[in-house]
Amino acid sequence: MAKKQSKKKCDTSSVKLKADPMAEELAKLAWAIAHPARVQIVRLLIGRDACMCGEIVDCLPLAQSTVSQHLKILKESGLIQGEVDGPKVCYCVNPERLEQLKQWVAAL
Amino acid sequence: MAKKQSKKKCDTSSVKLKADPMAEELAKLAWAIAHPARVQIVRLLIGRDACMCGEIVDCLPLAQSTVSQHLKILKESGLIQGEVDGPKVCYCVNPERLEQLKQWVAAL
DNA sequence: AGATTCAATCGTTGATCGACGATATACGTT
DNA sequence: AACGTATATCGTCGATCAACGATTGAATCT
Repeated sequence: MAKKQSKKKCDTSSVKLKADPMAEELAKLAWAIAHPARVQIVRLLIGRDACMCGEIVDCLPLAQSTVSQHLKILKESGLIQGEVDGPKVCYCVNPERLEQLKQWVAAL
Repeated sequence: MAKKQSKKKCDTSSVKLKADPMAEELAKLAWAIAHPARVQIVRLLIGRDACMCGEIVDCLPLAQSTVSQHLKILKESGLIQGEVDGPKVCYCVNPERLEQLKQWVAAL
């Protein structure tokens, strides 16, 4: 016997990996760049240091609303941040967060 | 004028970022670890060097079929590989592919 | 051969993504 | 105040994810 235990839940005992905050954070950051368009946006911002939303839209073969959605996802991950500049919004990478991603991946 | 051009497609000219193979590859790898369970699996395999599927299931609070799905995704990304060993399957990380991920992220 | 064990696959369900057009909002400019 | 430009948000649609239980497939052990 000994192995009945239908998986009711994670019992957190012994070996079982439970909710690992680091795993969740890394997954979140990885998720942010888990789409080609978002990778390109991030690289674009890194290369330019800062960029208007409109320029990003012009650089991608996607509708403005779609790009806006990707920017939102990137913002939620903390990888980029945007500050309002009059009627426009200027986006730039968040260096600390990017560094965090790099370190976590490197530490794999 | 100059800005009519309803987004028909990516015209690839001038600035436009077109299908960037590197972006797609990185997105694919990032996608593989864009879920906490998969991050944990990868770390588990790195730590252990090799691991039976059953052990992985025991380490996660997920059903066997769910874990199997995650393993499939990881396998498809190339991050891990599994070889059949009798009735069991032994999984391990693919060092080259992991290195590739690390380098691409580091190169961001 | 039959039974058991381990893992993959199937089929389902609810949730989320990715894309778009259309609409709304915010800010300058005239 | 009215207009135009620049972003964000809404609503929709099809596709995919994540999870599960149930079933199948393969290989070992009686």
